[in-house]
Amino acid sequence: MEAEIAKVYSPSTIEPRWARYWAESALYRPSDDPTRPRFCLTIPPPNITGSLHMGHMLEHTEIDIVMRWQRMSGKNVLWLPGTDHASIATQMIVEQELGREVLKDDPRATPADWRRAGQRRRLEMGREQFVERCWRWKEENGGTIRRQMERLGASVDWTRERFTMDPGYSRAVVEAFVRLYQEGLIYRGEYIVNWCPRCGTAVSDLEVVHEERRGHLWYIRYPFESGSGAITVATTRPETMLGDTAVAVHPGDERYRRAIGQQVRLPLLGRRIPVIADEAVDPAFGTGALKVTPAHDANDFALAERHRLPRVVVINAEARMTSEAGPYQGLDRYEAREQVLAALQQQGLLEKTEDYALSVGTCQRCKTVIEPLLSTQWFMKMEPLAGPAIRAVEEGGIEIIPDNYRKIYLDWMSRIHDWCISRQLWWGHRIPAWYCETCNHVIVARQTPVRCPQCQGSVLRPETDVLDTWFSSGLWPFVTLGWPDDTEDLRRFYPNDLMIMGFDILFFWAARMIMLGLKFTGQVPFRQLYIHGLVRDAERQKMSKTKGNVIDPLEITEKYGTDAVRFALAVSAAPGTDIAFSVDKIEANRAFANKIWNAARFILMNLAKLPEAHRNQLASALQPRSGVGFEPAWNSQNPSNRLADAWVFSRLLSVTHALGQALADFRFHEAASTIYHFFWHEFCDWYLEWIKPEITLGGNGKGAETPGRALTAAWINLVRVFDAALHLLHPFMPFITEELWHQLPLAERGPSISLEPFQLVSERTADPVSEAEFTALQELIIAARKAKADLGLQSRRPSAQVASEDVRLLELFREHQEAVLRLAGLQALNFTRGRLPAGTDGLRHVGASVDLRLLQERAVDRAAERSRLVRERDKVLQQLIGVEKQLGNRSFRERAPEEVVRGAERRHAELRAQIQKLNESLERLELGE
RNA sequence: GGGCGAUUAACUCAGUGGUAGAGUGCUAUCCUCACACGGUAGAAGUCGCAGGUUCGAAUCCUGCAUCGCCCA
Repeated sequence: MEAEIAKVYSPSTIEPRWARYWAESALYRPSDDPTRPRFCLTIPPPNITGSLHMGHMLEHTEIDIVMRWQRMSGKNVLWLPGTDHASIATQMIVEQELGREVLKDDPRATPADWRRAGQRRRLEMGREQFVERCWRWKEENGGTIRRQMERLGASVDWTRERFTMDPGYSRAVVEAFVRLYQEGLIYRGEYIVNWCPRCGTAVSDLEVVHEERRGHLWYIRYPFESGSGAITVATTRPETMLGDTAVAVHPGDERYRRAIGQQVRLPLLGRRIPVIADEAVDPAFGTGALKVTPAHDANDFALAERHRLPRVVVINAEARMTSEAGPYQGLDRYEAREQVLAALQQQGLLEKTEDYALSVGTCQRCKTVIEPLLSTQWFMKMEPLAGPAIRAVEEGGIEIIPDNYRKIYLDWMSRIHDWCISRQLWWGHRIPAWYCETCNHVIVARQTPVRCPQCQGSVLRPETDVLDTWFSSGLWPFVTLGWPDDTEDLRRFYPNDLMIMGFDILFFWAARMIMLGLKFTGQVPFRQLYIHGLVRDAERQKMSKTKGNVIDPLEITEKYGTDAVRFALAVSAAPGTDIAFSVDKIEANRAFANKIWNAARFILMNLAKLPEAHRNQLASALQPRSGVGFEPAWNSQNPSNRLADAWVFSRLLSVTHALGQALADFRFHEAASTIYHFFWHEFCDWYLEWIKPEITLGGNGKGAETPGRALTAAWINLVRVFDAALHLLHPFMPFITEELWHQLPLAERGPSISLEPFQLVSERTADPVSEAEFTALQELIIAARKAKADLGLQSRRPSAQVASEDVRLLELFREHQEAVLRLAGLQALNFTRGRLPAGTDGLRHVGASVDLRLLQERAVDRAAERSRLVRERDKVLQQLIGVEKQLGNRSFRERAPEEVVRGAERRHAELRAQIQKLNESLERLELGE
């Protein structure tokens, strides 16, 4: 029988089995019971091109902890899973795959070659075929995340899984677009946008990653038309000068007062352009004169609008120079830069070159340098939407945790810009717009229109652009529940109760969900938003493939167990802090799982030795009476166990409350350490050891169980506490707790511990008196162990003398003598009322009122004893000085609260008594007694 | 340039006005019949620096230094 329980916990043998069981039996479908309070979270949808990384694992661990805890606390929980379609990323991957097929015979082709060839191939095959190909890719590869989530035990409702391009979801996206357009919140126009020449699409401001790069500031002379002198401008992008249509200076800038209104001749092309004055020019930058390129710079564009300057497009969508660039036509933007500089140099118009650190915008997806490009795109007006979204957070409709992210959110919201939502891609939601070929009227409609409502023309050209993926993701919390239809789910589960995500998508996603949620449902999308940290490596570096410091969650999970990885993450997840993650941490928490396993092993092995009748009795005793919970059974004849039982139940109750409060506040680290400490350092180290004799059949303890007698309370209490602790631990370590719970002898059992109550212990078990008594016994035992270690008697069993003036304490010690002797490793105890005289023979003070002396036959090592005493006296003296200083201060006595003053006085007396004892001991040592 | 934050034991981090804490690591010791992925005990900190408020500051305020993140 004993051989059946392995000595070392092996997670890989049980985890896949439970993972499959949870998913296949659809355990995490919320019930239809409308009376139970609901708790709903929709997953931040991972994108279909992704696979699970440590960031996901942290996110899903935190979400799963909350979900399991809420479910066990009686809520009707829905965790709705799904994925998004990731326009750009998916299109890139499918294109690359196509290109690989095209170039399959070219062994030297690089991924960049594949992408280029793939882009060409896409254009050849046409939109319809390409999109079909994307769907096929999605069917074949889009399930990775789901399988991984199942393996990691995420308690999601797979029956409600959604994808952002499901037919129903797509219909909702069209609906949202049409409504916003009709309200004038979506418009189409020609502006400077962030253009990725590699991806061939516009991207939003957020998708541009600014990088600090070393560059140059070039000073270029623009000669005055009048023929005398020149005005010098400074630029980091000389190639754009070909598109300049003005030079601007600050109106108050004395240096250029006379230049305003004059014409200069644009070098290389010879165009005549004006010098204009505008407040926006920074006189301190460069020379204070600004070249104005309206078609290739957002600031210049706005300036040109004010002055009605022409826009000259010199760079095209492939980042090559246009015919407007004259001799430079066809060159790549960087080739053009070199040639323009060379020509300027040659003509003596390049005044100087300075080194300059500049911020370069790059494409988030492919790292290509973004080209600000004049183009016609669809935009969403953000200011009208931002107002309510700001108020929702300011007024507490949405709580953002930790609080500093609330500030960051509000700061960003208050400076919001319109959002470019159109993408020149094929995979995604096509914008529901048509253009009348006859009268150019723009038609935005839910269904394909037949004729133009303005001119009745029937030749209608559909829009080819698709929507930014984040537009559809922004509708996630309500569309996944059925919006725009008024569904049962939407009524029951919206607004979501909680959203958990990383900081990186606070603006991308959370902010937009809040705006769109308020817009379309009139309600916030979720009531709380918790922002989790970043998983970094042990040196606090970001994990990245190029650095090679990535930890693969599935690999590490196979090796150490999901529970260990989850717990390592949870115990490190302090709000507002990134996690320095390492294999060391996982190993430490694998040890914890092993500790739990072995506690269970101990219990189950001894349980197996009980007569069957006792086991049956136990099984029925383990059904908590509904609404009351576990309390200690009191039929024990052993008063010592009775105290330990009262103590552990009382502690269990405190831990249950502390755990619930920590989880309610998203202090995952605190919740995890609370249960860790209770399980290991209270339940295992003290409780199990304390009651061991009673439950070890055939052990030599006095209260050993013998067949035929009634089942002891110790057994019932032990299994009740263990059972309750497993429940508390379950949200953090779902696998091992599920496994062990199924091995407990229960008369009736539901399908899973995850559907059982979180709190099993009764509220009536709080017992501060027993806690205080048990603590006094612990202190005595620890003092005895320490004395033994100090005197090198660890492997012996000396006798000891205990003295106190407190008769009740002595009585307590006497009553629990057996446990004290056993746990402290002592032979015998004798009790003395009063104090023990100082001596050289191993006197110890336990707290303020108890003296302890080991009775030993061996002589003490005088030198060691002396240095120990001196060290201890110095330490106590330091503390005494501090307290004396405090008490000597009259203001302290006058102004500090009374209980603080009393505390200090009490402490002062204790410290003085200790010093005195220590001094006496030292004196005796000196005298050689 | 604007904003948000951090600095506490060797490491990772708790601790928000009243005696400096945890986990890991380290040291010693013990393979005692649940567990060496273990037990027992121990050492280890001018709480970044300088001022201020206060009877009292790791905690509140100001400045400085260093580091990080976000936005432009």
